[in-house]
Amino acid sequence: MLPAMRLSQLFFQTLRDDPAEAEMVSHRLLVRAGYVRQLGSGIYSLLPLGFRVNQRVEQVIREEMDRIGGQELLMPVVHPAELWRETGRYDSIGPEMARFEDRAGRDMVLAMTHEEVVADLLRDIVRSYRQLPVMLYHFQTKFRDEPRSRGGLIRVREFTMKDSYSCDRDAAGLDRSYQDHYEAYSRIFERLGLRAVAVSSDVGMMGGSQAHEFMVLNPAGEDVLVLCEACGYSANRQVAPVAVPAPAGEPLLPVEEVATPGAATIADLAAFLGVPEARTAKATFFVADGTRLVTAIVRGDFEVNETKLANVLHARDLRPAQAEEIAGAGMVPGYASPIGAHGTEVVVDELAAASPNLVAGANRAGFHLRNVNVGRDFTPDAVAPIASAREGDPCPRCGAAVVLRNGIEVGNIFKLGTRYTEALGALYLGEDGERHPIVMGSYGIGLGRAVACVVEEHHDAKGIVWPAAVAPHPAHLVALGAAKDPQVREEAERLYDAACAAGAEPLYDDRDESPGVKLTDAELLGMPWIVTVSTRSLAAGGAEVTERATGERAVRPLAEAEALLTGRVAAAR
RNA sequence: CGGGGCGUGGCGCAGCUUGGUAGCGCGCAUCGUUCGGGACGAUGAGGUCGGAGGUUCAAAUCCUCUCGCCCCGACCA
Repeated sequence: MLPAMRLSQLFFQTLRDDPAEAEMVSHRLLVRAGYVRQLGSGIYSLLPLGFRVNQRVEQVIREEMDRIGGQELLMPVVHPAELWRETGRYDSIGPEMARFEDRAGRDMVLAMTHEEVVADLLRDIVRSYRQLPVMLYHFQTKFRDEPRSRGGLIRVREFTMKDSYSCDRDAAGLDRSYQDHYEAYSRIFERLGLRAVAVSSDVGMMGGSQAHEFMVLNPAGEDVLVLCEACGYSANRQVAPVAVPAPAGEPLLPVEEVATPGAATIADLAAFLGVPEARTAKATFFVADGTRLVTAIVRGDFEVNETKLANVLHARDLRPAQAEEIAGAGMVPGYASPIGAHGTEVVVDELAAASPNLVAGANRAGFHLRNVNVGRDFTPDAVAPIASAREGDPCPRCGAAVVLRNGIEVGNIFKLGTRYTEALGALYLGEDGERHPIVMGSYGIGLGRAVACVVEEHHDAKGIVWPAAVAPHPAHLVALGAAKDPQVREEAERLYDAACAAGAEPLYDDRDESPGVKLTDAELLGMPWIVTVSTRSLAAGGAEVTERATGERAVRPLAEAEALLTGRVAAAR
């Protein structure tokens, strides 16, 4: 149980003005109301109130993890680099992993995640199929030296994550564990008051075969989701297929060079030639893994999706090429052509490849080629789906028009498979007498980010409006004018003591502040119920009870107010 | 890492263009008056003007370097 607390004792400070650096509402409110304080870029302290919210969130997650059979443990933040070398990630992960040497000169790392440690524990402890399946989880600090933190708690460098790891005998077991997590996550986010949608996602640095991200829709979200309101299809745009049909059978026409002075963009080109953008091919250039120059061709009415392209190339790193790099390969930006792409790797989008007679660059300033056809006029290194889905494109499942929305990733689930257990030799002896690698899944939820998302979704002009499940205190008792009216002090103290004695944990504003300060602070802080005791309320027969979410207020007899504060009734309406 | 912006008492800001030795609001402390919507009066504390170097008789202000933070783009819970 969280202790009750007097505001006169609480280590906090509300701010009258918005902090200058806070852009997102959640950040602004959390700082203003005294829940968090920033220490450095992407590094925050949770003040007592913020820490309580964190604990509430943690408890919700813990209950749901336990419910699907999870066993809580605690793994360290500091790992020997050797462990990460064994799985190859010490070298494959870039500067986002913090590294240092201990006093003996041994290489160490700060944990970004814990697959390695789990697999190490498995190789230590699991011998037989009889010990499987097992599901482990912990709440632990992660440090990821992000190139750029942003949005207050939305994207930080140090944060607490709930990460769980399923360890199964086989793929069927993994499927079950994955499904269990899917359902547990749905329950968790619902309990936290978050409307999260699960979308299929890219597997990223974790590797593995299948993944979902749980996304909270928010305009400030860093991911773009492809959603179908007709059938419920949902996917991250990084993986959502483009389901636009190619034009039906059209005879291939001969290539023809046309002068297109000044038409260096698709829009200019289409306008100049009087053709739709869909009849053009767009060439963009990337550098994969710092060395491979790649020409990516999509239809003029599409954009390249860099994640898709990186996956096709099996590239760890992909960035747009610089103009000099493009020119260095003999290409003419603005008029670049896939024909004779000068030793670059050419990847053509499926739809572009299936669309006949496109206008493409002539690789000569001021000229383009009409009627370019993939296969006939040039042979790409790969034809693959690398274009990004667009708003209004047909849903890959039902064909209805999809919508694009931004989302914040609050959780994810991955089917890892045996990548880590094979690398580390975490094998078990099966019923068949053979050794098999343990099959893993990994599942994460960022706590601070979840808290920020809750605030994003539950606030109003006056402040935070905590859902009961995560509120640091269930109710906020306010004594107004207690300094002047001893009866107010007496009744308020009595209510507080009664609540504490009953094991409830209200927040009690016993400060000698003006009514305005106390009431605005109460609204800023955002507890679900505000119980006000004042000369006026006593004269009216009790205490004023306000439901923060609805703003409904009414004077209730003191006994009812006490029942509310002690948690004996959910709502004294 | 590329682009943009900002660092001046605890918080929010002005002052910088045109150098002359730091100011406003809030907060904080003490006293008094107030007490249902961020009260009022009086008194007071608190600032190496992010840091270093330079120009100058004189630098918050001009120049150089540097550190930090925020925002926009490439990565992730």
